[in-house]
Formats: sequence, structure tokens, C-alpha cells
Amino acid sequence: MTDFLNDLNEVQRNAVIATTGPVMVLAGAGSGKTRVITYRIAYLIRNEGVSPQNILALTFTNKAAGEMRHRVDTLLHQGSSRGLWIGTFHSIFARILRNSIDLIGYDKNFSIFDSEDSKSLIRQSMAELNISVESVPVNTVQGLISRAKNSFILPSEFHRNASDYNQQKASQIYELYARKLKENNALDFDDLLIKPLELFNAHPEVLQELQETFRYIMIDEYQDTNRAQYLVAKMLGAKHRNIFVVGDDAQSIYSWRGADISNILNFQDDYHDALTFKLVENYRSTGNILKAANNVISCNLRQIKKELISHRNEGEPLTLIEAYNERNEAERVGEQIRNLRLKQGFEFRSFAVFYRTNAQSRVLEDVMRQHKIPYKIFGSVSFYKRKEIKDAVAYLRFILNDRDGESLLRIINFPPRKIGDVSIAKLREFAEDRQISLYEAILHSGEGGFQPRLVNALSSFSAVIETLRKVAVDGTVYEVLTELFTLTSIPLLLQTENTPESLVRYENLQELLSMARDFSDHNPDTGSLGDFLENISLASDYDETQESDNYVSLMTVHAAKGLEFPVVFITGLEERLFPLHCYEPEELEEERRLFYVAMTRAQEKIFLSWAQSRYQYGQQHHCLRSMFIGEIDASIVQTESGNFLSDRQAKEKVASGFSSPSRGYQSKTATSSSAVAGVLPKSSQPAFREGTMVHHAVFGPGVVLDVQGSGAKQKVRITFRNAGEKTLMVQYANLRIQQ
DNA sequence: TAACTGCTCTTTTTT
DNA sequence: AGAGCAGTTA
Repeated sequence: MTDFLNDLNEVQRNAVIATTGPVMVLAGAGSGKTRVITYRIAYLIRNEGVSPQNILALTFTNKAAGEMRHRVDTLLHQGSSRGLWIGTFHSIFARILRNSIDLIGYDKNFSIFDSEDSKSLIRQSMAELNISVESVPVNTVQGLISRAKNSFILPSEFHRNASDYNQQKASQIYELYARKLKENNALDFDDLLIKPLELFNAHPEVLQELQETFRYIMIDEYQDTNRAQYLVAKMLGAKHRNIFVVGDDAQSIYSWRGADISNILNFQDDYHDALTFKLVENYRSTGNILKAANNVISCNLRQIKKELISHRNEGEPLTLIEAYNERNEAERVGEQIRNLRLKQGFEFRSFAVFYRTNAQSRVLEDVMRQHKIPYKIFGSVSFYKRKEIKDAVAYLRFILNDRDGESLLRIINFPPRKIGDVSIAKLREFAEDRQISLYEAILHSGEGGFQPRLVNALSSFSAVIETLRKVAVDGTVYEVLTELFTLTSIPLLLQTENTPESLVRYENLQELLSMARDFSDHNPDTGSLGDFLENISLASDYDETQESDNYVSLMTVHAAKGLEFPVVFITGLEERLFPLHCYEPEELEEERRLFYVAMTRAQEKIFLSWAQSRYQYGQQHHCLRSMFIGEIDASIVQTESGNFLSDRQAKEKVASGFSSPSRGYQSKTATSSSAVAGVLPKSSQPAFREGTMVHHAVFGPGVVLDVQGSGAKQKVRITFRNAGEKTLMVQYANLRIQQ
């Protein structure tokens, strides 16, 4: 019965069998973290006779949850994972809320608003409060509100503590936005995490029941939990105290989303009797890869010290690709992939190309297509975020929850029914007069004194909705969707439009339909429309992987967490791109952890690439090599032609004196203008100091922030009144000093 | 009401 | 460079 424990090393095994009381496992990259959790679940079920219904495992992605479930099934026997509570924080909490949210004044059929819906609602709130989008950007507001929610700060408290203008405005908007969400009977992503707390506080009996249920709680990627997640987990585990958390502070990359690294750093303060295990034996990567990763992460100050120990041979050095521009970078990545496949027998699925921002995927995609390399981009425009899908889904959402105003606005005039903004405004007024919802206003539009044409349009709309509702009562999701497509002729319209885009959209709707059919087959019981929608709302493109397909994976580094590939390309290693922004030292440390995550995904080979110039927001920029590259021991990094960096650096040092990598980029405009304008004679180059007022031919007036280097290599960082912050080579910038 | 046009802003990363 | 938006026109 304990045979499967032999697959584990001693520390792993000890962690698995320590089933009682709080346990923390610090698991370095590739040290068998998922293995420990899954074996522990299997051990609980098989050796300790725990019923699956009493085990809760929380993950951050659906993919991780799916994989865990799959592995438990493999470990025991098919179907063993039935009844297990395995899922993302968001989906498990949504499930809890579906059961009892009526206790805190929501309808159980609540809608889940994605960030687009939520942004639109924030925009509405701002309009009502007469706060212009120019004064405070919607994105900023959304970020502030989200952060507040995740820290479990209520509007009133946020308002009290608002220190600057943006926060003050955001706190006002937060209040109205929260009210509007409730009016819509909707929860945003953050609500899914914080509403359980509200529920538990108001109704302790709900909490008690759940505490009884969840005798064993396991949390993956604990370093990425935010305050709300931390609190709920703590409450749920308070009775049995069998809390088992796994994480790696070195892989904490979500602080921008409110993740609080101190949750893991302070675990032992919360649970004094906690057992701690450290997994540092790495089975994934070669010695050189680990060495490089260790080199880099040791530059961070705030960390739990642990050096990963390799279980594999040294392997090959890392390879540096230095490209002219982003296109060249992509081409050389493609070339390497082709060569390695042909000469060393790697399959397409062995390769992953990582980048810091989604925008970088475009060129890579182009080149892959040109070179006929099969590829898949993870998380570009999610299937569910496509307009046609969102429109169709909005109908489904609205059938269940007719207070969902966002959905209503999407579908009321789609397909076009000649109900425009003006009519909607009139309808709104009518609804407000009578204190009824917008949909009720539509149902009673005959009494509103509207033009007959509008009343007709509105009643044809409500007829569609009512018909669909009837179908939904005892029909499957598939049937509802089919009826929707028949009634509205949406697919037909797209087909007759017959443009390449409309045909793609048509295909997408067919895809949705077949997903619905799939779902209906697996969930034959009626009333599963809500479940279907929940899956859709909480799903993302990052989740699906089909083992059978053979393609190169393209994704952001964030999306790569938890995955592994034989060959990894880390692209765009340039200052201000990766690391992206470094206003604060902590932010730089997070970027470094992100780079660490990227490197530790690799099993055999790592390629690091950067481009000397790159298009960013439609402008070409000169780039500087990322400081991260220099943090790796130069004796294990070679160029494509096989020269080691250590040799090259030695030569360079002799030739031109040591130059350390410095920050920033120069604008191409500045460089090229200098060719025309000429360069000041060296002797007459003015001296720049911090605070010097200057004038630039293109950027206009500005102030020097700091000066780097001297002589021909001197650079100045300048904040321009109208052009923002730039770093310029003094030699080329042709700056005039303003007295 | 809907289509068109020029304008702005974008780019962090995800559930 | 490209998407999305507001404002304008048919």
C-alpha cells in the first residue's frame, strides 16, 4: 500500500506523510512540488481512509488543478479524484458562494464580471460622479480598487486612508462601483475572493459547516496568495488545522496583483507548531542551468536562502543571441528551433519561447508562420474574450440573471434591432422613474409612451429572451445555444457577410457550440447553464494543453510558471523590457524572480536573446542589454558561434576599458537627428549636472535627472516637459543648456 | 440609427 | 503600429 511512496525522496516523503497539523513546504523550482501535493492527496485517501469530499486543494490556475486531479487519478485508479475539492481559488470560492450567497443579499444566479465588464461599470460610475477619464485613467482606478479589495479594504476604509488625488477619486468610484455590481447581481473576480469573508462574518454557521467539510486543506503556490485568499484559507482551516502550504518565495511574481510574499515568509508566526520542509533537490534542469539561476536569484536581498542542488549532469552552456532588432531576434530563434530539430532530434513541443509582454508575441508569431514552424500562443486574445463569443455568452448570462446590465447592453442591439444609445437612454429614464430594472422597463415599454417602432423592437428582443428562458428551464446548454442561434441568426449573418474575419467569427461560434455540446454530454442534468457559464468566466487560454499536438509554445513568463520544457528561449532581455520597470528596488527584485522562473523552466538548454533596437508603441528604440544577463557567470554563457562571454569580456576590457551595463534607452529620433545636426566638438561639450535645464531640438525643454559615464559615452537621463523621461547620449543629443 | 473618421492611448504580468 | 473611442456626418 505504501509502494508509491518509494517514488519520493526522503524529504518529499516526510512532507507527504505529515498529515496532521500545519505544514509548510518550501519547494524550489523543479523539486517535485506538484508531486508532493498529489502524493499527499493519494496518501490521505488510500492510507488514511480520508474521504475525497473532505480534501480541499487550492491552486492558481485551472491547468494546475486539472493536472493535480489527473495525477491523483493515475496514482490511485481512474475516478478516485471524484468528490475532491480541487480547483482555483476563484472557482472553489465561486462554488461556495453559489450555495449560500443569498444570505448576503445576492441571487444565486449571480453573474461573474470579467475585467472588461468591470471596466465598463467603472466607466459608468465615473460618468455618474462626473469624474473625467482624463483626470484619472480607468485602468488606474480599476487597479486601485482591485488592490483595495484584495487587501480586504472596504470602500469606507479606503476613503479614510486615501492619501493622494487618485486614491480619493478611486475610493468614491469604488463605493458606487460596488453598489452597481450588487444592482447587477454580479461579482467581479476580486469579489469571488472577498465575498466569502463577508459571508462567513455574517453567517458563522456557513463557515462552521465548511470547516467541518474541509478536514485537509492544501494550497499550491502559497507565495502568490493575497490577503483575501490568505484570510479565507486560514478561516476554513481553523477547526482541523490541517493546513498544508507549498511555495517558493523565489517564484513570487504576482505582487502587482496584491500577492503578499509575507504570507509565506511568516507562516510560522501564524502556526507556531508548523512543520517545515525544504525541497532543494532539482530533478529538472542541468547543472549549468541551475547554476545560472542560482547566480541570478542570489542578487536579490529579500529571500529565504536556499541553493538548488542539481541531480543531473552539468549540461551545456547557455547561449546568448544578440540580434539587430526584434525581427532578427525572432528569426534567429526560429533558426535555432529548426536546427535543433533537424540536427538533434528535438520535437516542436520541446521548445518554448518566453517574453515579458504580450505585445512581443506578434513578431515571433509572424516568423514562426513564415518558417512553417507550428506554434501556439498562450493567452493572446482569449477565445472567451472575442466579441462574438462574449455576445453569445452575454445572452446566456442574461437568461440566468436579468439584472446583469452589462450583458443586456451587449445584446439589446445585437444583432441590430435599431435600438441605439438614444433609445437606451430613454429606457433608462423610464426605469429610474418607476424604480424598476432595465429589463422590467423593456417588458413594460408599452406603458412608457415610446414610439411604436421602439416598442416593437423592444418586444421582439424580450420575446427572444423569454423563449430562450423557456428552453433553458429543462433544456441543455447546447439546446439553448442552438435556439439562440436560430432566433437571432447571428451565425447566419456572419456567414453571409462572407469576409475572412466574419468567417473566423462564424467558426468561433461553431466552436462554442461544440463546447456546449461537449459540456451537455458530460453534465446531462439540467440547470447546468450556470456551471457552463462559470467555467467560461473563470477559464483562460492558458489552461488548455493538448499533449497530442506538437507545436512550439509561445507565452509570457508569467504564464510559464509551473511548466517545463527541454529548450527554453527567453527573449527581449533588454533594460526597460526585462526588467520592465524599476522604479523601486522591490520591483526590480520581482523582475529578477520572474527571470528566475523563466530560467528554471528549462530542462536541457536555455537561449537568452536581446535586440539592439526594437519597435515600441510605434517607435523604434535603441536598446541596452538586460542587466540580468550580466548576473550569470560568464563562463557558462556562449554566443551562437560558440565564444564564451568570459573570453569576450576579457578582450573587451583590454580594448576599451570596462563598461558596465547602464539603464535606459535612447530614442532613435535623438540619434538620427544628431547625424544631421552634427556633434559638438568634444572640447566644447557643456557639463551636465543633476538639475541642469536643457533644450532638445525634438523633445523641447527638460531637466537633467542624472548623468552616467563621461567622455564619448556620457549619457544623461532627462525628464522632458512634453516628451517624458528619456536617456540620451550627450554625444548625439545636441542639447542646449538653458540659463 | 449607423457608418465613418480622426484621435488617443497603449504595454506588464492573470483569475 | 494598432485597437478602441468619441464625435461627426449620411
